Amino acid sequence: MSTQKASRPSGAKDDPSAAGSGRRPTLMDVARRAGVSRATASLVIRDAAGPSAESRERVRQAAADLGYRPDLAAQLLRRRNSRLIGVMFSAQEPFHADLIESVYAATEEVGYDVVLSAVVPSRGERRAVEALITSRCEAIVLIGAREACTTDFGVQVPVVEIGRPPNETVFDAVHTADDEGARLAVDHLVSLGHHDIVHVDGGERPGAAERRAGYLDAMRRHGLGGRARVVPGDYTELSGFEAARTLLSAGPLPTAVVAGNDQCAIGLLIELRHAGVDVPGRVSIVGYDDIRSARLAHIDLTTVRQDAEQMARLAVQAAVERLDNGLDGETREFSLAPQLVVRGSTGPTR
Amino acid sequence: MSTQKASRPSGAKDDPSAAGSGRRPTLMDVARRAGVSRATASLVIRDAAGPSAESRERVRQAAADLGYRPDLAAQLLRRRNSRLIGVMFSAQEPFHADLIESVYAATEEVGYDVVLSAVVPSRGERRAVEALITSRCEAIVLIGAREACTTDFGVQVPVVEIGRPPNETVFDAVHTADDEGARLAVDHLVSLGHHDIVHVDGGERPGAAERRAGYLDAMRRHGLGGRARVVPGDYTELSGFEAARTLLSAGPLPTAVVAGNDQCAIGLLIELRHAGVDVPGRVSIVGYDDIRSARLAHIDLTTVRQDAEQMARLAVQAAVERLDNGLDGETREFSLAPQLVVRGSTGPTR
DNA sequence: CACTCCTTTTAGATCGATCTAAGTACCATG
DNA sequence: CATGGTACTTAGATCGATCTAAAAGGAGTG
Repeated sequence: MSTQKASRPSGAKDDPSAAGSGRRPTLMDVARRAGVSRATASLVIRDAAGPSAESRERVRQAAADLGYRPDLAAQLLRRRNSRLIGVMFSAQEPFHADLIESVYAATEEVGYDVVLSAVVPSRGERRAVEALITSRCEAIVLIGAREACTTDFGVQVPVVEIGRPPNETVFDAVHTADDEGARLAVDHLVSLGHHDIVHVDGGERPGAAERRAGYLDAMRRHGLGGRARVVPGDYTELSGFEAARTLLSAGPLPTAVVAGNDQCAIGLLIELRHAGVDVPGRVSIVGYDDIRSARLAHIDLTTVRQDAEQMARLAVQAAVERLDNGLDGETREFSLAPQLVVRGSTGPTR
Repeated sequence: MSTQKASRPSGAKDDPSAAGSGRRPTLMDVARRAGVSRATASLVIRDAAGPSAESRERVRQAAADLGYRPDLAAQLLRRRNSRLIGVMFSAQEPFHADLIESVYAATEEVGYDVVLSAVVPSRGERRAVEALITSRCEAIVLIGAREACTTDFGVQVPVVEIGRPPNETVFDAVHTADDEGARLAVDHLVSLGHHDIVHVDGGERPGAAERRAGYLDAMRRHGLGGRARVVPGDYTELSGFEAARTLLSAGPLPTAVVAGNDQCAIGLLIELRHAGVDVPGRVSIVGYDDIRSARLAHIDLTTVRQDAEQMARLAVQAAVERLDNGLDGETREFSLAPQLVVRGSTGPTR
């Protein structure tokens, strides 16, 4: 199965920065080399006030010579605050990747670092959060948590949830007004002349219930309550495929579909086109999230945009403020306005 | 833009596990409560030999009562070995997500923990690796590294690369024999009667050069060297779309395409079908990686499978062995055999 | 010269765990 | 009763940083 062959010797061997001992250099080594005390060296490394220009220079030089890198464990241990924010996310979700990107940016701005903890099939939300607590994170951001797993063990740190609707969480929360988003989608389709609008929902996934409610509400308000129809699904491409097959096999096609999220919408789109259905000519499709691939030229999905950057920024801000002002006090909910992005997967009815 | 409303008070307030002080409980607290010394408590928590059954019980109980959680920073600082393996990956790559899932499993088996560090546009490979070093990781696994960024700063820990071909790395490496994989793809297509086989390559991405070489070699061996044709691309869906447009606009379509990876293949597939081209009737498509969505019912992509689980396991093993046996010694390369997975995107020529 | 004030430096305690080496009990054995 | 062994337990050093409080070195002032 696997072949294995030996080759060049290790490149990390003749490293000039290694201080002889092979041991990684500590602040003590730097201080000694610079001819100052550990305390002074520490101040210089942290860019704190105190040391003279001359000391600064010498310590900097010594640190560079030795290839010194502060030991995070030691810093964490000693510092009152770890300046770490833990982030739980699902490895397989593209929208989470977008959020993470923005979380890195947002935490950097406020002077914090990020610790990631992925949820994968073999590693549930609980394990993921425990890992974050053990890592001494000062605050935790949960992206798309499905279980309220954090309520039942003593989390002593502020928690902010991204993506879960307000009434489902006891923590600070940032989310997009998903009901409003679904309404936007329906309004858009109705304005294009559609009446037969189906919703492929997201089952139990975070936000799905709200999107469903928004869809039903909007249909009702347009006098289409009787024609509302919800096809079960989840947030995966696969469920989009399956929904497409359901629609194709059961009676006449609707003229438009509001999908639970973009991945589902993409699955729908691919499968419908594969079956020879013109999109948007025969069926219009609206997604939700505006993930990267929705923007790609020839998926070109009309979708309800969630502003990942803004969500990440607000979540980080909320966490930091709670750190500054204490855990007590009302939980806060930030509800962002969704934004309809009209692209090529929707069009007027014939 | 954002609305904010106050609501229920924080749920983390009346937590019974908080030991009054609000401070997170330490081993000292546990020991005191159990009426033993810190040392004994430590032994119990670590499941080490020594303490009597009675002590064990009392410490366990005390720890549970207090909601004690060991402080990773303190453990890391004191322990000779941190038992951490750092993993660099790209947030947006689905195949990386598959690998991470398996890396978690593999590290757990050997008693290590994982520290993730994502590469995103605002946070290059160098930053990502620096974060891992600062975190005291004993070894580093680089998934799909593009720069040899780790050679130039003094990395004193073993590094294993996943996905980069052997001649491009000075570290231990695990990869799939990509040239062989491309050959498998071509052989498969030729056996179906195809002669006009185009390759959409991956540019500078890890493994792309090998796949290209394997494609060219296989074409030559089948006497099709003169008909070989490489369309530039990268590993994204977008490049698949663009390649499709290139193919559609420039002369007669080939009868088959070997894509640089699955995402590219999926982009091709969608766009060709969108343009009314029957896949696999008119054009057959082979991908590379076998990512999750390739398996989905109606993408149903014929592809060259990389065994993510095996790759992760080998990488982790290689790292651990180097930790046990020292950094010196020949670098090792594990070259996994790729495996052709025939699904519905390829068929015989007409 | 004695005094304060300011800048710069530093010794030593500390964070919360692990690890070493020594201590205590208790029992059996010569 | 001394001796050795076994089973547990623990005090204290230690990891590598930060932080506090005090010391050291001028410089200015009456």
